[in-house]
Amino acid sequence: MNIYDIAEKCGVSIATVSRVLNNSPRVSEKTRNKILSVMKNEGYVPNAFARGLGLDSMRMIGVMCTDITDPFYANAVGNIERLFKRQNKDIVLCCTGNELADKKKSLSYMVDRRVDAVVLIGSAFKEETDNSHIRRAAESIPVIIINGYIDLPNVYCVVCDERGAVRENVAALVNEGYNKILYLYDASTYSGNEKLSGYKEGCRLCGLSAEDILSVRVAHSVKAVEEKINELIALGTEFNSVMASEDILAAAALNTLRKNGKKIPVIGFNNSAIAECTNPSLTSVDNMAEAMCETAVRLLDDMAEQKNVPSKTVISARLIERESYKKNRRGQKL
Amino acid sequence: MNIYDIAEKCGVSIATVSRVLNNSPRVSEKTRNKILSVMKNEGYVPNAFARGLGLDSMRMIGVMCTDITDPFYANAVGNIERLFKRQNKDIVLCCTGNELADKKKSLSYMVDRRVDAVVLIGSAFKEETDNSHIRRAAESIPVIIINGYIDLPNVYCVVCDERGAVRENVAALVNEGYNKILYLYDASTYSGNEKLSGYKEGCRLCGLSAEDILSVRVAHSVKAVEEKINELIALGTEFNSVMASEDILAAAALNTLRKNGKKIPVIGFNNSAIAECTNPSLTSVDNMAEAMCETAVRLLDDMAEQKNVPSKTVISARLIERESYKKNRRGQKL
DNA sequence: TTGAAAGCGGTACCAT
DNA sequence: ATGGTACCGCTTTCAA
Repeated sequence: MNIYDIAEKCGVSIATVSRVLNNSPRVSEKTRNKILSVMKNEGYVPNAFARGLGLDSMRMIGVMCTDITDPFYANAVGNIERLFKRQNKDIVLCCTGNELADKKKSLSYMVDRRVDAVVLIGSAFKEETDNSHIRRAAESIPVIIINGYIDLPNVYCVVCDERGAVRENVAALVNEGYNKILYLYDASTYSGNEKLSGYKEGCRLCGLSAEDILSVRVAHSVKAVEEKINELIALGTEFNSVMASEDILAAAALNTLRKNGKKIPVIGFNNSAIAECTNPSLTSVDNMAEAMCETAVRLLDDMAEQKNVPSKTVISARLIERESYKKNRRGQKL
Repeated sequence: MNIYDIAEKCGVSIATVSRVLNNSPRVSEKTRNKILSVMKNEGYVPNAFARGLGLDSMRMIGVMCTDITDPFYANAVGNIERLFKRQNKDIVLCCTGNELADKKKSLSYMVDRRVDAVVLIGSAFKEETDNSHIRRAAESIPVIIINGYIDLPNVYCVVCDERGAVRENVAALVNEGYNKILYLYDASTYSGNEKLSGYKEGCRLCGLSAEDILSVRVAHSVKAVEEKINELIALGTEFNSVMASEDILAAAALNTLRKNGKKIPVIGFNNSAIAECTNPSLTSVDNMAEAMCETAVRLLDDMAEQKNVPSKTVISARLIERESYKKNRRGQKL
């Protein structure tokens, strides 16, 4: 069943059928109804490949993340999918892992597949040295990066001010007397570095001395954090509050500290489901995934309308307070 | 840059270039090398839409789940993506939510998009009454259901024996004297019903009386569980162990119980990241997502090779023991 | 081993 | 408002 069959059954040419398919106004109401009813009766659906060939688009958006089981990425993918579906666009998902070679290969596959645009989720897509694959992809289609920033033509970035968020939280803690903050992190991505910088900046701005700045890198696992915390306690290292670059690190730290009878403020990052599952529940920084995704989709809309589109959009983070730390509202200052 | 350009630059016909693209053996080594090197120099990549039109396939697999932020689904999607990528197939992801109308629409979009097959993740895709959309989809492409079972032509199901797993765990608990098990669940999907049945079967097989069978439905939220547990305690309802249909319910129950000073066995379901983040960590049933996904992909491979493919494949679950409950190894019997 | 040409199923320009 | 037709870029059959 193709456009020729429909045309024949209706006694019109394929051009007219095509016009109906594309909602052209240049068809009489009568003819249109006739064609539509025949299409319905016959269960006709236009061939997506042929249409893609003619229009050079199948309304598909490539979406890449390093790991869909990471709640932050999953949430972002879900939002993006939902927003694009409104426009009848589907997403092709690619989970790349962290190997540069795999990321490059996946990205070029996306381009070869002729998706309309590609959305990279997470700062893991900004490489230290070699972003040539992204530059190349951006030569054929727009590239959107969520929570990462690379300055290249036709690459548009939407980031959350994570550095600022961490800095503010450091200030809030210190302001309440928690002047020795243990900062746990697990990756040195763009995002990871931003948060770490925020921690250090915050400490410096609050006038803390070098020995009060305690940032510790651990593996991305509950076990690793547990061991590290126990080690710090065994060594007699002092700290009176904890911040982490990820909820799972904060959760693990929280649990280990409680097991050791220590009740001190703990702040996580990403405001994931984990934050609600710890006891006490975990105060966490919301990195505004939804807002970033909405912005990403809007950027593409604006580009389609030939509007001028900013190459970088910054969104502020927000602290979601739960039991593991509540901000003291009185006398707060930066 | 298309196949004609390449043909011209090589002084051959497009047929020969096409043969090279498709690894046909009917090309001389010399010609092949010439063409390959020109392709490489020119950075030629065949047009995916044109190819799709000719071959009636763009090597895309539709994947549907109700909610990608659910860790079980995310994990399954990740596995499926990884396995298909090995075969140079990409996945089109659709998150449908739980509305039947949306599921129907998404499924028909997938078919209209001419994906090679569609994988439905989760028993939420088995409707109580109306599975006509699945039957219709299966008339054009194979439909694989992961963790759900519908008996229809060209629909292939891979399920985990969740009912059996719950039944066995009930038996283990009762065998150790935990003869009043609170069972928490949140959905009446196929999977949800299976687990609930397993609970009831287990209780019956262990000779428990009706008043010792305590299954409680709650909303899918930490808060709902908290309230329910507190309510049960307030009412003086007795139970000496807890099982749940989802880790998040078990985690919430565990936390609430500890806050009330109750240390009793708790078993979750899905073996998700949450299980490692509670304190004590949560013993949970692994529903073998990876094994199910591998089976799903293999089914499609076998179909492509015209092998006979089972319409239902059952895989056994496995208990992952953590701190919230450890099986007593001595004297265990069903 | 290679080439010519007929599809595949649409879109869109140019006439009428 | 409608029709004729070239074209999108590849696959594949049939001849040579």
